[in-house]
Amino acid sequence: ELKLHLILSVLIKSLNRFTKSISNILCVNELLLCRQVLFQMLHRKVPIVCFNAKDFLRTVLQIFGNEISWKQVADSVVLDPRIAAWLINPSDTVPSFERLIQKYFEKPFSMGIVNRDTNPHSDNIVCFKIKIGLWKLFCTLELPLIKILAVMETHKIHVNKQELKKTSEILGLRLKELEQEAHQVAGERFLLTSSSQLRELNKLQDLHPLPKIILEYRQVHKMKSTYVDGLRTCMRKGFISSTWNQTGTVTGRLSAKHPNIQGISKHPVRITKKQYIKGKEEEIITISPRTLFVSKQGYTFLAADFSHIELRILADLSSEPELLKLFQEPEDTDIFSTLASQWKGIPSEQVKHADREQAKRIVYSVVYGAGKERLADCLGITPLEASQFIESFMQKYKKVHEFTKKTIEQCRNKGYVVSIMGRKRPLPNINAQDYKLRTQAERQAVNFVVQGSAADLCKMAMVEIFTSVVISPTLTARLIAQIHDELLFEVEDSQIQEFSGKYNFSCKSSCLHFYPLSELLPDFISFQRLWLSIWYKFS
DNA sequence: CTTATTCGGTTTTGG
DNA sequence: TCCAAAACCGAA
Repeated sequence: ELKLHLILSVLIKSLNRFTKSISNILCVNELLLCRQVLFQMLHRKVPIVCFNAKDFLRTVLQIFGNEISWKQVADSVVLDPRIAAWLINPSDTVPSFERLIQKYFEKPFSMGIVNRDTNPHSDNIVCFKIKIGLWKLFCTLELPLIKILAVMETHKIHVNKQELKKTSEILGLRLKELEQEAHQVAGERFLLTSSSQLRELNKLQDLHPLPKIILEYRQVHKMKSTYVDGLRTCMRKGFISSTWNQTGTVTGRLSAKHPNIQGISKHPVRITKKQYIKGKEEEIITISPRTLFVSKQGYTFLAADFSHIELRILADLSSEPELLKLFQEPEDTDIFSTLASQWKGIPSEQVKHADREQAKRIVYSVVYGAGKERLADCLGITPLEASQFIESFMQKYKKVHEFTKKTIEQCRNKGYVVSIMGRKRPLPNINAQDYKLRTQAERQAVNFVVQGSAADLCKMAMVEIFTSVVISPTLTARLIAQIHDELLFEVEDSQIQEFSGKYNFSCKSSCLHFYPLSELLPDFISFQRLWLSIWYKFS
């Protein structure tokens, strides 16, 4: 109550016409009043300007969750100056409201005296600083996202508590076994988690059993500490819900913590569970962290993800014919698998997941300017062979190289780079004397244009689909998480068909009634084509 | 001397 | 001397 009161009083101060009528009765019954005010604000869609608006909305939902539906909150209008400041420069994080004011006000600012007579437009100062390009990004993407994240944070994901405890014990057992095994093989006791000690062992990599044991130890240890025990510490009464950070990255992507749901391992790990009681009995079990999350009774998890989004964007931005041709192929062909089969000279049916993953890493590495040493490390080949590969890549995709050169050149001139939706990243080091700093800035520039644009499109998809669910009178599907190019929903079993149908419909038509893209982008046709093509692949 | 904080290094994710 | 996140651990 106190927290809500504090938030509300700050809020009320920023809503001039509310102030006079409400200040007199504030002491009578806080909660009733709060509720009434909130109902009114949400109902009338009063624009709410609030630092950390997401936290405010989440608090509202947590306290009045029974009376205010998540769809109502999703329909509210909120503005957050912190996000505005982040759009102006994503690199400098604004730690507090006071610091934000200090940064964007000429005069020093003392907290507690928010006098509207002396600073009638104080709330809008930062907003005014956002010039036309960023303003639209702000309104069409970032502001709707505040509500989406607030709603996401108030939804609880059920985890299988018993399974969690069981796997924790199994993993703990396996770790002990591996530790003993390692000590035995090494002939001395040491810490398997110590990196400095491991570097010593690195030299002995070719001497048989140790590396294998250590690698497995690390894998199992990571699994236990982060995905199993880590998850348990995040749990509240059998549920978890991540905290989302909208301003935590420089590229425009989202990040999550407690737990970091974006970093939970996809791939299962296989461990042998030894049962000493019965003698030699052995049992191989697989543990995949993502199956520890369970949907509610009568609900199903549905996920949709883009395919090759960054590569598509790169193809579009560079207009590289060879790359564009790759995407004309039938839908079900996997680009990286194809590349892997070409690279390794094996039939595409025999390409394993690891091969595909490696091909992916190689392509992105080369595109974003990896050196021959790095690539050689990645592939396990000599630097000479690696440089030859880079050369042939550049030869085959000439326009990609042109694109990177052009991007760096523009960055040198302007001091910043821009994504497809106008998101900016200033890179002051682009003209630095220091070679290391300068080349780093160059790679960051190229990477930002592509990764930032991908983030833009992923956010567009998120807003579009979420909004279509909110508008629907029947659908109750909840957005659970965003893993960069993937959206995870929890859908009522009886609505799976409806949801999927509406979803496909929305995919194909959304670009037609979307915001005035033509004003945002110099090359609208190109963008529309990209947007359509990506929507098509988003299934 | 003990405790808290920060900083690499390594792992996972995503492209 | 590909990019950008978070978690964990050990050392400073």
